[in-house]
Amino acid sequence: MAVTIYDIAREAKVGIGTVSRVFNNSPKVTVETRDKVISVARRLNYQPHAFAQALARKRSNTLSAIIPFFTNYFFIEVLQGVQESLGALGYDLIIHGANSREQLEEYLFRSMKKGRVDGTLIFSLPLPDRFAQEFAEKKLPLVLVDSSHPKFDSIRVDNHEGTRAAVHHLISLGHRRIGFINANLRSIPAQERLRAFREALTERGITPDERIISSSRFTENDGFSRESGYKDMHELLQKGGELPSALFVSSDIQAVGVLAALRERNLRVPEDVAIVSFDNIELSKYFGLTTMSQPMHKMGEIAVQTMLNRIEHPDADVTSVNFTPTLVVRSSCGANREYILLDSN
Amino acid sequence: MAVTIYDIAREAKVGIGTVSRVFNNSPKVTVETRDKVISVARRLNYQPHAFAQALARKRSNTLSAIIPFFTNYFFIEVLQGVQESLGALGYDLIIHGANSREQLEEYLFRSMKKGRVDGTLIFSLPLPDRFAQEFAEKKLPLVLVDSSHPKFDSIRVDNHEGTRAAVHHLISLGHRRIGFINANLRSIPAQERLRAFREALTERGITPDERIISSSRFTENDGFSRESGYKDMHELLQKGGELPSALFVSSDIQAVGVLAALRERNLRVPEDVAIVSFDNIELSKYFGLTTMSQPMHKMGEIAVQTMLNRIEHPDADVTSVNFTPTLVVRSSCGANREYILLDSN
DNA sequence: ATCCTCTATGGAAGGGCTTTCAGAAGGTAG
DNA sequence: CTACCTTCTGAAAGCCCTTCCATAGAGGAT
Repeated sequence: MAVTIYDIAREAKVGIGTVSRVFNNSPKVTVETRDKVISVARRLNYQPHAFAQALARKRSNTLSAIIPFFTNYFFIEVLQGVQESLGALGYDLIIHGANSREQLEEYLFRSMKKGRVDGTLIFSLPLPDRFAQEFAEKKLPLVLVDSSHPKFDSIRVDNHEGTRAAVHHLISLGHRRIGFINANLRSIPAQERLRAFREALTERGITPDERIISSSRFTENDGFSRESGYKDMHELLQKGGELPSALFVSSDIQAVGVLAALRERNLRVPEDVAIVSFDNIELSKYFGLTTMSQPMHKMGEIAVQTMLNRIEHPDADVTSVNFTPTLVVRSSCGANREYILLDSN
Repeated sequence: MAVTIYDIAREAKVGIGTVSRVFNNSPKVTVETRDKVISVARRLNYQPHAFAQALARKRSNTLSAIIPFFTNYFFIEVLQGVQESLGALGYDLIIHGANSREQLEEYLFRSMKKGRVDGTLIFSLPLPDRFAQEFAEKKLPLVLVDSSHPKFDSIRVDNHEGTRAAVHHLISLGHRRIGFINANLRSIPAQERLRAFREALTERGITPDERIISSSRFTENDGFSRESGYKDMHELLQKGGELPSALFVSSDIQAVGVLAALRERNLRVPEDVAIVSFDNIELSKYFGLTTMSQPMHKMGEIAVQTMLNRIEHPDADVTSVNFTPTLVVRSSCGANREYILLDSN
């Protein structure tokens, strides 16, 4: 039914090996033979069978990506970078949204299925030990994005430096009483940002006030959500006590919720409370958020590059690329009058 | 190197056929044999080779989805529905972001590669004729989401009814002078919404005023972007003339831009201008947008179901599922005081 | 005891490709 | 004219699985 290299070989009166060589651009085929094969192939409307190729080549030209939350803008933007680079190279990308630890394991397991994918990208998720061991043993290419493990390549964001820059920016604007609306501490970035936050204050001679430091109880999206920011801000306001004059918020999406909560209390941004957040997702522009920008698209590209290197050189040393977020000044911190402030309530 | 069914057969002293049957849950294997095989397989840490299975089964358990714009929230939410349903069924999803017609064709071409995927989902993109013909001829399963073609199954949104409901809602609130900020007319939904907009007014005895109807010149994302809404709103205001008292906007993301433009002109929403938009993406909640809700997640699930049916029954009649959007009343239309208005400038 | 039925099993064939290997054909040098 | 290369080519082997077919053996019926 389907047309195969055998059909072409017969029609073109050549061997199947020659047909295969033509399609693989082998140099050792004369121009005439090549032309003959190509013209027959075109006439018969031949399409190589991807799985047969993969089986014979022991290579699938497919990668999988496991992301924790499908609708998190950060992942979407990184993924876009990944897909664009990959698409151009003729690779395919399988996407797995893992909403729980079981799902993560299920998908990791599936990725290990021999031959299914040439490599796996894991986003922001801690790699369970048994899988770490298995992937390492079998030398299955694995690249971690926004996460890390000593045995595997990683693309990381320097949460420490990013947080410091944000906090120091606020300090440089004259703020001394700075609060922190953090995501859930079960997330590694949230842990790192909290530690860095305290240090950033301390090193400038400011004692962190635990009453205005809040780590989210929310578990959905590890607290990286608007609801989380909104509720946590309200709770912080509820407590009474002297308000912070500025806030560092661990993600833009939370900051959107924070803006809403502040507005409900008739507090103005940046006049009453200045805000700096983290990520620089597309959304943050709409709200005029000053934020620490992560080059998400770029991270995707680098992840692909790292992965391809790893596939080529399975025994190369483990690499780790670190991106230091850069400050994007908009209006929510009060330092940029030109930028229009969008505020949400 | 890798362990295959041959290894297992040898170790368990059975035939390869039996091993295969065990893994495919064939009933004609005695419990003892099955146990023996399973225990050996576990000991050797056996994993079936996906491509060999696909080759032998002539079935890959993989679908591809082609989406026009990776960062469009609408697609992301539908995709989430698709991936979740699929993941649970053991299917994999390959995602292709097509930013141009060439890319669309390239990806369609890739999806046709024999055996690569069991079916293809196309989102919001018109299917080029030559591909329509080829997919139909070869009976390659194809499902269109937010798009349609007489020869293929489709999951559609009733733009006509949705638009009518939106406009009639505004009319019921007393508005008579209603404008329209539309996306680029090269997009089918934009065309449908424009036609329905005019009809909805006419049927209530209102003559559409072309001066306050704007279809975007922007081509990026077919004009479904914040920038597009922002600029088009500004242009409309620039023109002078009597302002509309209400606006229908063809997507939430454009509405965000519209809000910003209005705020810059010190026009209040909903007092000076009421707004109803379309989509009900997550974002719209943050802005208090009254909008026509499309059940995106559900659409994804239905798309998967339709696809699986099509795979099972290649010759079944073409189906078309229609979703009628429902009105979600928040504050931007002025009808809901309880809902907090978030506004953007 | 004999024949038949039925079930569980082993193994070959087949799926479509890549790659290796041996050999044909053509060219060069002696 | 022979010997030896060099290139190009055809075909077999291999990738790992599913499935079909034939058969062995158990059990039932006579």
